[in-house]
Amino acid sequence: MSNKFYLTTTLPYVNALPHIGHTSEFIKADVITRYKRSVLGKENVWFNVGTDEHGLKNYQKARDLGKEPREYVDELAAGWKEFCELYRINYDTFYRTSASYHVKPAQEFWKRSVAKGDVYKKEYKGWYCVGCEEFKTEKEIIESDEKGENGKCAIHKKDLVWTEEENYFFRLSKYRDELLKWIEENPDVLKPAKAKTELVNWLSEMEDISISRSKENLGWGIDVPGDDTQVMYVWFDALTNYVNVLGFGQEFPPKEAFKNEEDWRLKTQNSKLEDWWPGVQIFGVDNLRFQCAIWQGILLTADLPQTKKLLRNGFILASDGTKMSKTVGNTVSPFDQEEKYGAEAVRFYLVAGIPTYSDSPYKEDDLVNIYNSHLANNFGNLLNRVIHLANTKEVKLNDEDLVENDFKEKILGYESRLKGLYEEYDLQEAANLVNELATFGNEYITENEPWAKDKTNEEIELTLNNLSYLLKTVIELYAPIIPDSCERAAKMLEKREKGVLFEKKEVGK
RNA sequence: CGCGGGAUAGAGCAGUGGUAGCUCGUCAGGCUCAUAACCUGAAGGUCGUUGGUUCGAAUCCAACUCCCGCAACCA
Repeated sequence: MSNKFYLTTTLPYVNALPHIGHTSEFIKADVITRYKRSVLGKENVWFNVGTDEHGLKNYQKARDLGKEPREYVDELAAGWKEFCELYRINYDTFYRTSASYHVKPAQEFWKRSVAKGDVYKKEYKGWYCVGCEEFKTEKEIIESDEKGENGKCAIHKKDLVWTEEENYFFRLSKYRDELLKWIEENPDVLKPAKAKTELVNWLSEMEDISISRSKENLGWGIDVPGDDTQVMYVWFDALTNYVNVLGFGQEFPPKEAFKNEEDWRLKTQNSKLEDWWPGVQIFGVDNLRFQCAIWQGILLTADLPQTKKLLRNGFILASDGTKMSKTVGNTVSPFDQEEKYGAEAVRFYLVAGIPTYSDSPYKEDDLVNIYNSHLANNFGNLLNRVIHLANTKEVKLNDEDLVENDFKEKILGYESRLKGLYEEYDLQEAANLVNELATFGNEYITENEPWAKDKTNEEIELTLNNLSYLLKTVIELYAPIIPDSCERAAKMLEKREKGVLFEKKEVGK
């Protein structure tokens, strides 16, 4: 059995800069893969992110800005990479669907689907909305004249375009029963479990989907094999990235998607697609249909196994509990938050302060409170107490042989529970349990009073050694969430250097 | 009767039949090694409403009320 672990985020559509929802998804993905690396080793973990760059919306946005699509998506992709740097998103591959390496494998999916008899041609005539990238039925059109013409899309309130074209369709309905059976037999695949009803509804109603567009209307996409008048519909090409990056439909995984050649070698030598896939996917609430229904059908047409685990991230809501919206103006900018509080505080809040799989409001007050109480007051302060006392009393620290058995067992108990939570991707619970462990450290030091005058040096040394052992565990298990601080904490403990690990934060500063 | 999620302490959430919990916040006491931190304790909830099943309901059933999402930017 493969001990390799693959996780991918959903490729965001690059028509804007990242918002706080992307931030949450990317951070959770990063936390999971950092944890996995600590257990399985760097070479056995593959973390994919990237950008979805085709489609009419990008094409038109570029044109509006007077740019070539290529130029436009290059700029945006660069912005997303900077965003990853800013938030310490330690991805292995950054996959771009407009890159040349994407063409061949995406077309390979198409060919396989054709070979299976899952692709057919159908004529389409109707009013097309660019915003939805969909043809609209009468019901979905508003403000049309007496002839039923020149209406607008009920959703986008934009003029519709009369379009007559022949498109290719994917026989998704063929896989309805198979997918329903799959989700019934593997209820653990989808997290949280409460999302299952919604998915079953989607699957039950699943119909064939259009998977191509006329090149006349849209030149920005991947050519349909054997028909140079059509390009693939953006969703069909984009979804395939999850396995294309691993080497599907080509000789090797694309080197260009890696940070450097060395990483490429490390991840790709001595391993095949089958070692990595099926993997884990994380996605937002609104992507359930695409990731859990359409993509799963595409996998079936290509004879690939279903995704191993589907993690449906909760939505980050505005502080009043409503959905964030640029129009309403209640969005939270990750760039702004980073500037105010720093990447690690935001990371910590999004993981420890917000339920991992439910919708929850984003409140700066809560961010500041949880950062101050869990990190500064509890963990950081304990670290400082221990180092300070050890230095003052001139006793040993970090000597594992001196740790009491009972104490060690207690810590190992925490550690094993914590690993269980990480393995189940229960990130908020994991973060809170590390906090509990740090709290236990503070209780323990209070009880044993290594500062009291009547304590012998042996007693003090024992207490502080137990605590340095506890701190080592705290550092290790917080590391996936707040990597930089933990690296610093480990050094401080090792070198017995006092210092303020976490500066207190204030709202708005 | 479109579909789905939700309503539990000031806030954010756990809790799917057996004495209401967690984190943050608030208040009081203790300690003083430490980042005015830490430790202990307390206050605060008729678990949306009404009815039902049950020895027993936050939990199961029915009806109702309210909020949110399924529509744009968008995970």
